[in-house]
Amino acid sequence: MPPWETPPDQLPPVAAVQKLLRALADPVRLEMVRRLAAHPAAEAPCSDLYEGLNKSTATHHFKILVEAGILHPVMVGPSRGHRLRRTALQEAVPGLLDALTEALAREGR
Amino acid sequence: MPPWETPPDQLPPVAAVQKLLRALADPVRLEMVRRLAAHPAAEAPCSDLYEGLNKSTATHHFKILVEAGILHPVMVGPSRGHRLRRTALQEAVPGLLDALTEALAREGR
DNA sequence: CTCGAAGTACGATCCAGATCAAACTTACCA
DNA sequence: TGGTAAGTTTGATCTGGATCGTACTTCGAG
Repeated sequence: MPPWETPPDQLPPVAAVQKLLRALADPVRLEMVRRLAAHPAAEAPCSDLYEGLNKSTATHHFKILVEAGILHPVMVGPSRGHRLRRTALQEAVPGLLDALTEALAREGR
Repeated sequence: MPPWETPPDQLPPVAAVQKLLRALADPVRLEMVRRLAAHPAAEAPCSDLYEGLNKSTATHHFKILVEAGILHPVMVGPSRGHRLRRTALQEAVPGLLDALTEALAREGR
C-alpha cells in the first residue's frame, strides 16, 4: 500500500476508542502490537510480527491496525514494515498502550 | 442467573487482556460500561444501561461482561442489575478503565 | 393468589470479519 | 535480465457472535 513511505502528516487520524478496541481485540493483532511495543525501535518488518499465518491474512490485519491509526506503514531496511504510533496513541487515549503492554507482560506474554 | 446475589469470592476472575478487549470492543457493551463508570455507585439496574435493544440481546451482552470479570451481577433495589468491578479491574489491568473512560469523555460521550 | 414488570433461556437467522489459495507487484541480487 | 523473497490484491469460504421473537421464571404489588 505505501508507494514508498506515507508522509506522517497525511496518516489516518487515530480512531475513536470503540474502533481502537475493535482493532486490538483480535489475538493476532494484539500480538502484533505487543511485539512492536516490545521492540526497541517500535518498528519491524511485517514478517517479524506474526507466525503461522497466511501472508494475505497478515496483510488484512495490518490494514485494520493502520486504519485504526495504531500503525504507520514504513520501509524497514530492505523490506516493508510498520511502526507503532506511540505518541499519537498516547495523545488520543493516554495510558491505554502502557496499561495493555504492562498487563500483557505480567501475563507472561 | 443470580439466585439472589453472587458471593464476591466466587465471582469469575477478571479475564486475560485479550478477552477483556473482546468484551469491551462492542459498542453496546462499551456503552454499558461507560454508563456504569459514570454512575456514582458504579451500580445500576439492567435497563438503565442500554436503549433500543431487545431484552434478550441485552442479557447476552451482560453475560459476556460478567464472564470477562468486568461486571458483578447484583440486586439493585427491587430489580436486578450490575456493579462495575472497579478494584478487580484495576488490579488486573491497572489504568485501563481510567484510560478508556477519560478518552470516551473527551470524545463527548 | 393472580397480575405485570423485569430478566433469562432457548432457538433461529444473518452478517461482519478471519482465513486461505492463487495470481500479481516490487525490489533487490546474482 | 532472470530469479527469488516479501507483500498485496482478489475472490471464495466459513464461523463466531449480534440480533430478534417467544416462552419461561421470579419478584413485588394489589
